[in-house]
Amino acid sequence: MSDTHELTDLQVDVMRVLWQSSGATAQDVRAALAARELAPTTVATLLTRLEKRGLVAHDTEGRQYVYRALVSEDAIRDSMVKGLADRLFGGDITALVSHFLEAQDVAPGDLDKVREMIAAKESELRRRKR
Amino acid sequence: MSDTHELTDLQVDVMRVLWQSSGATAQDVRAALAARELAPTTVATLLTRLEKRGLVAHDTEGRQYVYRALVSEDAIRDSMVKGLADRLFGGDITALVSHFLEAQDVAPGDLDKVREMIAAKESELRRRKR
DNA sequence: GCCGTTCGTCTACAGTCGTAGTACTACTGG
DNA sequence: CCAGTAGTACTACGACTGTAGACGAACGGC
Repeated sequence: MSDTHELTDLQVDVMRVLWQSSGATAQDVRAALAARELAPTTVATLLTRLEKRGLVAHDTEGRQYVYRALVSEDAIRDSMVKGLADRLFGGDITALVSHFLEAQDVAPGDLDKVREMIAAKESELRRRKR
Repeated sequence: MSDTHELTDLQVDVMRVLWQSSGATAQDVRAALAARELAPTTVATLLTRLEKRGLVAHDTEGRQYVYRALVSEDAIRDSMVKGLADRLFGGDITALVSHFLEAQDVAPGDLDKVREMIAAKESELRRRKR
């Protein structure tokens, strides 16, 4: 299970459009990524390639293709985060978290947020266990 | 500051050898990565390319090149983690942490560890502030 | 019914990566 | 002094990526 999906920056951006709209044409995607000023054919190529990799699929609607994501954002996040943890931290996720905390630019508010998340998660686990 | 370094799996492995030995020849690297069974020339190519990118440098010792890392492990971790956070979580690091906590396979011990790290970090910050 | 517009497919090209063979060079033992 | 060995540089090649042009098909207005 969980074959690894490593996506590039641009590929993630394309997927994000699909995740957020459940059904988008090449034009839609292009419009959403207008900041990049990609040629229409470029976007089409990207989508075709993603389809070949099994990450998206399309339905034909008239003569247009309406693409949708086949892999959830969460699944992608999971495999990419895990991939990074493996590569950089020997798979130790807590080491990754620790790295954040050591970074220069943690805002104190961030720490609070994280602490709250942990508390929530813990009580949730406890609840589920009994 | 902090130009972005994105390294592949193999490239990180090579760098790791240099980080852990401060001064290694192509053979040393090859030996350390014996699991991959790379040809000697392959390792040389990898090092040459990393050198062209400014990530490593070499000193000539006799007729051998002794490579050393020019970029610290921490710097690489930083830019790669940040890169991933940008790509997947819009740069929101707490969102990344939150993702861990939602993942299926957080061990309760992990939560404890993280909570401790946060506590330590917070008291450190408080200490530094006053 | 013809023509331009709109879409997708095919092809292409430069850049990077993993991988490695070939060629050149310089030490080292006999 | 010569040959084998060890080490680097150059070249190559298939795969994937970002980028996009050229081509062909189909639809819609006139």
